[in-house]
Amino acid sequence: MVVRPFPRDDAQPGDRRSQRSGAAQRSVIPAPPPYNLLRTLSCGQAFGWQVDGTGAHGVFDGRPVRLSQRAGVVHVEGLRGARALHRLARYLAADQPVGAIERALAADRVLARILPETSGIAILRQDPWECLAGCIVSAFNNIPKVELTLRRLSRRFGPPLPGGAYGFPPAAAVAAASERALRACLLGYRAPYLLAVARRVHSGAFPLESLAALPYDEAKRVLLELPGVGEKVADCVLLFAYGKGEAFPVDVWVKRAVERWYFGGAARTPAEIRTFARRRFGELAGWAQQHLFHYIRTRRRRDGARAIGRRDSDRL
DNA sequence: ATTCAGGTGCGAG
DNA sequence: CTCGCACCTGAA
Repeated sequence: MVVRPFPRDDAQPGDRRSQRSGAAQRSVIPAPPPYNLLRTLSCGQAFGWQVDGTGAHGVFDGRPVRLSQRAGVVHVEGLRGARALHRLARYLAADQPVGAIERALAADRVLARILPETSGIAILRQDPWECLAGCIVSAFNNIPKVELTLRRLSRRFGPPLPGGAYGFPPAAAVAAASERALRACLLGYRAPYLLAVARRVHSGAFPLESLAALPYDEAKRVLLELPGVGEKVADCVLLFAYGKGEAFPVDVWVKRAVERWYFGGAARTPAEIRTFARRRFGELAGWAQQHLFHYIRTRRRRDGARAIGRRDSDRL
């Protein structure tokens, strides 16, 4: 599975050209409410989707695709074949019982307040290698630079695709690269990490596929053996690629959110927060994390100029 | 200029 | 085992 951004063409969504050219390849994926495509793609679990007002575009399965959501379905343009469409449907996780999950989460007072603003987030089913690589790059980094780095990696080591885009480089391609070439993609000190991980994955010494069958704790222990993979990255991969719902990735944002809204603003270590989340949310911890993360990162825009206030700890 | 950004690996107590 | 610290790099 390959998801990378591609240069936007000048056809606006809904104009005649895009409709004409896309008509033969247009298809739909069932997506019952409250599934929210754009929220799911832009809430931070996947890099490489460019979201605009009406949809999102990226690369999937080696093809530039455009996605948009209408009543109960996701429209897909640019994908050929039933199998490819099936893979995309699985990736987008529109079949996930999002409504039931959110009803369960709403038993939590904090989430009950947040959910009206964040409803519809599904946990994608990403390709393990691509997810792992992206998460390693994202460590102690900022989103724009992460995306720039992943774009450079694709351009330099990924397969060229029709339309001038590039697919995400397979582990083999990264494994064959030099650390110097990787650093040129702005990886910085993460370059040796990614290189070592790519080599272990490509050589078969680290069988990514086998993690799927392991329970959360065991799979995590295995992932933590990889260089550049700590608690947070491991949880991200377990959640976003393997669907392990117990995973609760604790980054600075989620740490702030939990401290503020569950501990009255008192400091807690990431380990304490993980323990708390797992006890409180169980197998739905991952979804809870996404709602907290998405809410604390976007509320500034929705609430206007005034940022997060002190009284939040009381009110939420 | 200084600080921050979706952490991790290290060495020291 | 917990704690403190350095770390590529670009943008504000």
